[in-house]
Amino acid sequence: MSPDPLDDTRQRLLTAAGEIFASVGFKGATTRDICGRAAANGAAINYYFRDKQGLYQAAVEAAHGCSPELANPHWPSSFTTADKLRTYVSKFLSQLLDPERPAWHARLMLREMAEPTDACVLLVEAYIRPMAMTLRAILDDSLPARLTESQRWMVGFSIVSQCLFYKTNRAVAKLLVGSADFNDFQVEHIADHIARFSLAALGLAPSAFRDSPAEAKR
Amino acid sequence: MSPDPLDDTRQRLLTAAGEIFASVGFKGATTRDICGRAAANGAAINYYFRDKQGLYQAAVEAAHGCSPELANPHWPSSFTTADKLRTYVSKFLSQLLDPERPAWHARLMLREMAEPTDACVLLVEAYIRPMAMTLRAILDDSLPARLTESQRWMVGFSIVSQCLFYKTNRAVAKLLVGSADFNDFQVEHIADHIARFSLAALGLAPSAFRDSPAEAKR
DNA sequence: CTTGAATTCAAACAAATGTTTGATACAGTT
DNA sequence: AACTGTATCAAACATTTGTTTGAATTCAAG
Repeated sequence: MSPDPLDDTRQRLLTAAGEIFASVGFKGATTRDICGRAAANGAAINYYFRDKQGLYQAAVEAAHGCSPELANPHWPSSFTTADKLRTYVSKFLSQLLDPERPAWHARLMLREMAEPTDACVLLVEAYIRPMAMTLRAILDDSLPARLTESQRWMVGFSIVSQCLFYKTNRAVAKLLVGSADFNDFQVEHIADHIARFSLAALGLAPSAFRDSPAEAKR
Repeated sequence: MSPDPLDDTRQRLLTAAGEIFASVGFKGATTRDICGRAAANGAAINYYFRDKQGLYQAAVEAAHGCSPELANPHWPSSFTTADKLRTYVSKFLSQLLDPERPAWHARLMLREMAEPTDACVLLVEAYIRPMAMTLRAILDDSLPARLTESQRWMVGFSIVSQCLFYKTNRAVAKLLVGSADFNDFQVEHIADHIARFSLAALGLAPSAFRDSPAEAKR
């Protein structure tokens, strides 16, 4: 069987495929590149995973199970809704942007989310929904009862979308802002802004984007 | 030369390429598909645009100049900041999601934004920055003077990111919400939510996501 | 040692894909 | 009519790419 399960050919293929699929997409990746990086023979893919598509599917499946802290976190009992939201945003953003990380986990997932294949349903159920449910739980603590289910989802989307932006559109953001000012866009600063913006939107904190909290007209 | 400039081979190639690149990406598109849809000979691409890459670049360039209303709009003089922001969000979202439209313009741009090639810089300057500047102008009317340039950009990003989400992650959103409730996610409803959420964040309207506007603690 | 299954390998294969070629038709100009 | 540059075309070309093949190699069990 496999001498060292960590250095198994099959395993090497999975991680190599994950990295390459994540960076150039399914069509962009060639089986030769993947086998090259995995130091495996060209036939290995078909031996272990039927075909390239099977390898992709397996790579996506292997990519999750890597953020237990966002799937079911345990907050200090002293935490307010605002505290929970702040740490949620911070954790989520770190996971997306932290340069040190296998990184391809998140990238592969984002790719699959933007252009779904068959593997998408699986990924949503196994990985995304748990994270979404914790956010929903945080929000439902403070959202008024009159809101519909759809409206609650929209609130959640408003928050995660702000985070996703800095991952998916990082290049555009940098071009717009300019490389100089873009130094201000560190994870902590971004997280801080998103939390502030969202908490004000939810009415859980006064808006930090007005001079006098009193007046509200033009 | 060209008998009918609207039915020019070169022009047919451009729109065919735009549609196909937009839907399957650069690597996913084959020159034969493109020439097939354009009813052009296989050599036409190389004749008019040197190579496939040249065609892509030309297609991206041809994709902009299609939203003058967001680049330099003229508001009724009665419009408040809130009014402007509401219509900006609505217009922007319509342009992204409206199913009837050449559509590939926006799709091709989003693709280029998410995975930038050489054409990205060009696209940002010609197409995105003008739209970004109108948003910045709207916001700067109400943002306090103490905010830095970077912070102002972040506020803008917080707003557009919410819109972009429903384009790029539509599939995931639908899976999460469920096909039934997803009927509520019409353009107008989404625009309405995003405007409400953002205006509250900016302190330009009371939050619609709290019961009593008085208390602010847990 | 032998057997037999699991794994690895070099080589080859067929299909797809971007590009080139050389011929042909067509327009306008001299 | 002869010439010229543009445009279109069918065919072929050279690579790339996913996959298959059949022979080696490994290795544990009998």
